[in-house]
Amino acid sequence: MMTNSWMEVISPHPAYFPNSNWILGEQKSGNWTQQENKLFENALAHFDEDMPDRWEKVAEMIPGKTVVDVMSHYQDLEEDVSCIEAGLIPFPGYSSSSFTLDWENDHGFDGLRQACCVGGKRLGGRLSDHERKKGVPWTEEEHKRFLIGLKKYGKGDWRNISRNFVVTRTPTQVASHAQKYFIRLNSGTKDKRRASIHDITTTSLDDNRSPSPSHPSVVTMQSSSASAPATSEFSMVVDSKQPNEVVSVFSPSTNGNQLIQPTYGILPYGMKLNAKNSFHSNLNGSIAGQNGVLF
DNA sequence: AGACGTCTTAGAAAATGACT
DNA sequence: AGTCATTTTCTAAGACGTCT
Repeated sequence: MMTNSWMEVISPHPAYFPNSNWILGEQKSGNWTQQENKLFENALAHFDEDMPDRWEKVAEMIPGKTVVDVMSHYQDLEEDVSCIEAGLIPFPGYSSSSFTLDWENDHGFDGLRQACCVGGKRLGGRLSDHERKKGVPWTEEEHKRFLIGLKKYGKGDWRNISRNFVVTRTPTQVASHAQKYFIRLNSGTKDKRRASIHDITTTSLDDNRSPSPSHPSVVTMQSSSASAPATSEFSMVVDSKQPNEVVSVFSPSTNGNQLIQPTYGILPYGMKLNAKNSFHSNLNGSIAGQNGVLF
């Protein structure tokens, strides 16, 4: 059962899952060769944004790259494209074809043209009205991750919420979303309101977690590693609709539920979860399962 | 038409770095 | 360590597009 001790936070412990590629932390992708970029392009063209486990599949197509790497690389490219569009930097050598522009049109860049930043400051003037891109609606999943991040970091720390929870949104986007969320939350009249994603609150998020394996759900895994605390036990918040995606990992064995991995991620290839599984990790990257776990 | 959601922007506050 | 300048981040307000 999830408690409200989310504020007790310790640093992520990548050592717990040294070979896992689903832990999203601060690590940045390494240098990308031209060949890797080409593979990346091909993978993105092959697996569109609606494809379940898209990033996992993309990572599989690029030897040596993890899910974290490709997601991070994608984010970097979003920023590059924004700057290129604004005419602030020369067209990079990354793409010598029409790929970048086609990619933008075909892969959901609409609305992602945020204020182009150099050193965090917007450099370009405002777009003319007809250039304004329509907004990209927040998905329920993004909103729930936003709420989890909000619980952990509190109101105002949009940077960390963006960085660690809603990796698909910039801090500015998170802040804007939060602004309207709190307005909605504080507006008293609940009658005659249209249904809104903002009706999903931190409270309803908690309610959804139990007792039934709802969305997301919590499973427990225990560490049998000698290098870890003897009673290491983790609770993993998983998306029951996409059971191989992990929202967060907690350690409830000390000081209540400590959030040890405050990020969203995807389980290693071949490993699947459901809300009733429990796990033992040998901390060597493999996770032995119980209750018919596949890996 | 009005509600809603996303994006944009200006200004304020906080953080960081350079210099003495 | 203190001061100042610069950079980064956040807040608030509102423009704009979409939906009911």
